[in-house]
Amino acid sequence: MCQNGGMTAPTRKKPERRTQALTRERIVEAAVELLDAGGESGLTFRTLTERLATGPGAVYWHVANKEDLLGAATDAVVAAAVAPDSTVPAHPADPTDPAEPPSSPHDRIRAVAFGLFDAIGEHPWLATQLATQISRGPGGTVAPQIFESIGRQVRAMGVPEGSWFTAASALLHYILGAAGQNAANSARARALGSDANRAEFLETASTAWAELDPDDYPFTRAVAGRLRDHDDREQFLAGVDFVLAGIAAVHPDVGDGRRPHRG
Amino acid sequence: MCQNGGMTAPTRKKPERRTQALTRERIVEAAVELLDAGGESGLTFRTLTERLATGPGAVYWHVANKEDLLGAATDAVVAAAVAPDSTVPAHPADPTDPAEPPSSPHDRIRAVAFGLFDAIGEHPWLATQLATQISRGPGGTVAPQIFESIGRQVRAMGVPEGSWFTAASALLHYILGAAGQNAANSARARALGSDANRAEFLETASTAWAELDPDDYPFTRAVAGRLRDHDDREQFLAGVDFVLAGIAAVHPDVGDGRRPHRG
DNA sequence: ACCTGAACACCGTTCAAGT
DNA sequence: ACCTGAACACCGTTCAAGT
Repeated sequence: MCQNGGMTAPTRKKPERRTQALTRERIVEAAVELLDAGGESGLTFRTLTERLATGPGAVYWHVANKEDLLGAATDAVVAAAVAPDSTVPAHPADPTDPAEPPSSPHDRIRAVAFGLFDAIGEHPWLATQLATQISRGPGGTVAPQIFESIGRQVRAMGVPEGSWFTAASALLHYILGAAGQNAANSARARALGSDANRAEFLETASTAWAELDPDDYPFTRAVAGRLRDHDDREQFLAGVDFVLAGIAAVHPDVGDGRRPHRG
Repeated sequence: MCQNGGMTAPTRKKPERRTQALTRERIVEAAVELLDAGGESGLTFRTLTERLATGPGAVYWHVANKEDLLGAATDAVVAAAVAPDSTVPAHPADPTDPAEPPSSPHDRIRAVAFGLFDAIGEHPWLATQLATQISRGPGGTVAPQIFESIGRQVRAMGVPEGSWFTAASALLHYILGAAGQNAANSARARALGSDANRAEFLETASTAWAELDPDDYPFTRAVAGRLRDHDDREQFLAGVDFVLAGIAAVHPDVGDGRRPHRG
């Protein structure tokens, strides 16, 4: 009812004068928070300087421009996601193998994949930013970071050296494509709030597919039901396993390392 | 030397009053041209209205806002790319099988994949836009369009119905991820002009990878040479074949349809 | 119904000036 | 060396007014 509570709180309208010195790290940290809270449009130099209690010139002393800032934010989040000790995800990667730490190269690739998958789920703006940053070319560090953590496992799998680049690239591309697309659902699920609303969202999407033109979209209509029932993480893992099985099929020395598949 | 040539040309500084009526199609067409010419930042309401010889209000009569306009541009380009008769690409999909029209489901999936791959190569802004549009959710038509053209071939491959959704999703995700990442190189290659410059660009990127920290990036350094030598389309095709082979490995009824692989 | 174009709020970025 | 904050050019969008 009353807009400002009658509490005896101190009368600070703006956050009181910043005590910490401004550093690039603090700026990037604030940028990530703003991106998480408000998406890409939630980060402007106005919102950023307000949160940091400073002016634009101060920020420009530490970062070159907004592109640089977005790149640094992406780098920071990706680094945390693919860091070795973060690849044991909070929720277990798959239900068939709940608690034990990943041990085989296949499992570690799955862990890296889920690390990125979850990072994009938690920071939906990452999906677009990864595409942008990676398409920026060899200057950036984000592509090598991901590539390295995948590639080490490709090597450990026993893929012949002549195919390292091809196999690691294929895995990287699948992971980025799938995780990016799933950022969709995560973002919307969160925007909609509860898990119940998420189910309702999938219901809506599924219905939309089911109502497509029967002549133009027979296949999409036929799988509309699956869209409603599917589990994002399970689908994602199945795709990773397709690529891994494909690598094994092309390179017979590589054990296929597949999980027991039902059916 | 002289800024405006001494020709007897008519004194039209601005393109003379538009003769065609303004339609949504013409607006989208102009938007695509501006995006192709100048990338994402090349399309503004100022550049657009200048090219169309009109004002912003006129454009807003036909499109809801910039997001709507970008979505329509993406839709138009994707529709052209996955149209059935455009899936016989201008340059042959792969050297081992040059001229004959695609006939097997595997070949048609490869054709759809190359259709998108080439579209992103020709319209690099598509990479980011596809991520954005697809993450917009079930409202859009771009995801169903691609999904449908892939899914029909998945069905034709003999994948059991219970796995249609999983298999088509995996293919879609790989294709979007790989094509998106490759937009990078295409955009830069074009920015750099000639093919000679493209080779030079790959040389630079390869060198950058080779100079990464040996402790942090041993794998990436090891494959730096491959980055220089690799062929984008060949890599892309190898990844599609990994996914197809993986699908075949998981579903034994499906013929693997693989090309002869050397090695 | 379709178009015009001035006006508005907001954005990223700069820079002379301070400490 | 680091920060301030007014100012600038430009952006997407609106809307009263025209035809």
